[in-house]
Amino acid sequence: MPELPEVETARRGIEPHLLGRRVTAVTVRDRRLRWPVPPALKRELTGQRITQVARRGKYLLLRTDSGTAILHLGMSGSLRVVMADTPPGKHDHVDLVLEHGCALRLRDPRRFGSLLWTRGDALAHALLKDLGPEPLEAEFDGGYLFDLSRGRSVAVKNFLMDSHVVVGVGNIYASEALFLAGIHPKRAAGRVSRASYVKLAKGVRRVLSAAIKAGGTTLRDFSREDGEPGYFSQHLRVYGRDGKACERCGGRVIASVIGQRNSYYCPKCQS
DNA sequence: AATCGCGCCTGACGGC
DNA sequence: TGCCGTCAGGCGCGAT
Repeated sequence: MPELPEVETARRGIEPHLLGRRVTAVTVRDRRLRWPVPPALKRELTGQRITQVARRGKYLLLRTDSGTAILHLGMSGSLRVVMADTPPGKHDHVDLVLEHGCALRLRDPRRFGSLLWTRGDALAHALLKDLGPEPLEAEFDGGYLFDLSRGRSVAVKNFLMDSHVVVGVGNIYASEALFLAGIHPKRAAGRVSRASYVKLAKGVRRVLSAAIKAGGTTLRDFSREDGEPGYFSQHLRVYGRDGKACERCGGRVIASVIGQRNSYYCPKCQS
């Protein structure tokens, strides 16, 4: 469930605890994440100093001089910084124990997340090398979406959620951004105008920025017990509001499954 | 090459 | 109270 804003907030939360610190031990209680946590993680990360806490899409990258831990929170993953001797809970699968007695603790009840290790350039890793641009960087704009979508028959909502197109736009924020842009989520991506894509790119930026801001002001202290995942309580205009009044026109917000995902939109405002 | 649909997993929730 | 079915959800991957 964490979308990009939640991952970015997690990154900012853990960074001060990790940066420059040495990993003194890696405790893997359950390696059965989306892919098994590789033995190389413990073997090669132990003893290394964390030189950077970066993010690419929804992946967190813990860089060291010898390699990078690639972390994805999946749907239910969360991170907390705890005292290393804090008893682990049922779903606390991995600890990265840090010098000075703290540990970065990964909890993931549904185990959709992943924790991998790579020696080389993490951005060249198979999971990262073909990712689309970051939605909050300049490369991502209406013209980019327009050009890439020509000839594509896939629904624009699925197009927007394709991490090869742009990273970090999940189900909730896709619905919200399409509403802001006035685009019907089922419209073929190749049949959306340039002007609409300009609005869509702005909409994506707006909802993601607002969520990051909300995360920053929610005062989540990653060294305590409240590192739980969850969407920030930003105002959602259509998501989950099926049957309720559209805030723009007063009509009814609709829910409909698109590409196996529930989607929410106002049929009057979005075409 | 583009698109579709599956499966992973468990907590929450609704119905009986 | 408890049991059971359903849903949610990111995303890589195999099939078409």
